[in-house]
Amino acid sequence: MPELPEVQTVVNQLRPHLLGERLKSITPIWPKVFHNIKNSKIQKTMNENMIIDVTRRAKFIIIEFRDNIIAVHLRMTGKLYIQSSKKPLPKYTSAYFSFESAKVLIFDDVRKFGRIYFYKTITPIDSRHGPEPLADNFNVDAFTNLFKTKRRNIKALLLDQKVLAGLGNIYVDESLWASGIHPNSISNLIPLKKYALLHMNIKKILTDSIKKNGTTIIDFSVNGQSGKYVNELKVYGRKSLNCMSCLNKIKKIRVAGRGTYVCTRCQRKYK
DNA sequence: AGGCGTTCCTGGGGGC
DNA sequence: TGCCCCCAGGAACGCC
Repeated sequence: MPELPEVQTVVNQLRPHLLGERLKSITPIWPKVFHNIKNSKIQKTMNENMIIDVTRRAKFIIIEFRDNIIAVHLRMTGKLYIQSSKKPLPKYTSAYFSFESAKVLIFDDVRKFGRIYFYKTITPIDSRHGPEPLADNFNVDAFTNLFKTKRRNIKALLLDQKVLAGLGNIYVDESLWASGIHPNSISNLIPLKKYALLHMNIKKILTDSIKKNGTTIIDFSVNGQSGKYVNELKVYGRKSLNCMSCLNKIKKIRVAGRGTYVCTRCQRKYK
């Protein structure tokens, strides 16, 4: 599923193709694809249609114009890629962006959960998200303060985008396994040493995954490559297989409503 | 406040 | 082979 590294990978792939492009129109195929705007209004509101940057905030792809931003959230199955205007639209196209250069940006989404947002600035997105885990100023103290002061299930907290932005089910399980913390631990009972470890592991795992173009299989038409971090997963998806650290069998349980992979020998429950 | 269930969606897998 | 049911989960929302 697209989490921070996968969204960053999409941004890295698209950015060079989109910088300087001038947006002509966005055509919705799935009627609900626009979250907060009528299609006709987008063209009318935009004084300046040239893309000046493509970035990421949380799990949003931010397409920046002089006076507006368009944000895309891929949710579960969304894909965003450039395609030749001569090719027919893919079966599950939710919307497509047309540019003056005749390039076409496809928003492909089997399960139709993905949405397109339109704002004056990034502030509405910023204000409902926690800090970026890879930001330089996101140090151990900032991290610990965020979690030690609350009394909540650690996995639920890590998944909560208002607390910390960008993590999803895969990277939460991987980070907790690497840190020896059971996902059903209560946040204020986890010792400081473990928070230091968790902080380091989150940064390391996300950074490593971005280097490998993420985990999700992403079939970009620009280069046809898929995410290689799938080969690095230590616990996610390894039900009944041996733990890579202690050879205990990995269990699949349910935590915070999500399928959760855990080694009950390596991961201590602070409760 | 926070945990939990529901909703949105479709493809894929298990069971029979 | 076919059919039904359940599962996958990011985020918003309602309820208790």
